[in-house]
Amino acid sequence: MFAQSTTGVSSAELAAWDGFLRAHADLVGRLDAELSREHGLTLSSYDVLSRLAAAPDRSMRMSELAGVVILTPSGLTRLVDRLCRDGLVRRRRCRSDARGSFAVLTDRGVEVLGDAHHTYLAGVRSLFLDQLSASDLRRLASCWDRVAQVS
Amino acid sequence: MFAQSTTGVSSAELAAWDGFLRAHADLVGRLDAELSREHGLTLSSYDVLSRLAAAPDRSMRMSELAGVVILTPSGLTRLVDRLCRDGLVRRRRCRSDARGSFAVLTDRGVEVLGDAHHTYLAGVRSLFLDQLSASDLRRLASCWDRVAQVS
DNA sequence: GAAGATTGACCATTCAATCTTG
DNA sequence: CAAGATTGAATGGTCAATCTTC
Repeated sequence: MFAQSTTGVSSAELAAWDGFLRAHADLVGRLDAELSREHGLTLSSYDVLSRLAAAPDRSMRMSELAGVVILTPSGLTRLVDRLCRDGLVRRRRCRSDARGSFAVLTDRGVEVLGDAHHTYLAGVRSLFLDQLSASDLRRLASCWDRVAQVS
Repeated sequence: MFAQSTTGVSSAELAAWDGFLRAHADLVGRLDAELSREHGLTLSSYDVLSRLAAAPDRSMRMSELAGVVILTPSGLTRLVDRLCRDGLVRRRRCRSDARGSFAVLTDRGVEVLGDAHHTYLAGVRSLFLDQLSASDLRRLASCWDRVAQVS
């Protein structure tokens, strides 16, 4: 993205920024295509399911889930609707706070996630991790830390 | 994204990958919001306009444009439709090949892009470039190079 | 009145099919 | 028939408004 025009960015800066955008589109595009072809899941679905799998009782409050996943609350509601329709998740009311709602991973969800997990990991590994050294990875993580906490 | 589950990724790897996804969502979200609030442009629109601005005659073939921008051909057709509707771009037929179509940046397009350019650059700089050292940027660019050319 | 969650209306994007010209 | 471009149908997401409960 974003040809270097008359002002401002050096070509080194451009390579870092532009490459970031392209690499993201490329990697996410490939992973998403593979997940969806082989398991009928999008990357967002995978994200939600894997969060639930790691949570106690395989369940999380919608609001909590919305906080960790890359989606707005309404986007999450819609996605969980679809996952419920497909039998991978179900909803449960919250005892202590009647406004609250839980999403719970079903057995079928565990199963599908288990399959998808391998595809996902293999993809992340071959497309991303395997191309980078341990030192690269440390450096990347440190960059994301700094970028994340701007005001 | 993507809680570490029972298998496969070390926490260092996770920090690099997961941070990548989150940083992207965060940065692109902010830039997009700012561009759209202040200039009525999305990041994709900005991308297309700035490519055209840098091209000879401020014009490019649709197919060529689709090749450099982060959009499918049909996505580009749709976006150029909107940009035409807004008077920032117009279409032109291709002399030598009647199948072809050009997108041309209008004077109004140049003007709007000129304004948006400052917002965009300031955003990329403050959110991303300013947080990173020259050595970080070189390293990032080198990572993107390697990641990009996997089969 | 604020927080949690959802809903209605809408938007940007994609895939597959199509049309036209080479 | 292949390449360039567009279109119809469908998807996945957002924002603003809403409903319910605290």
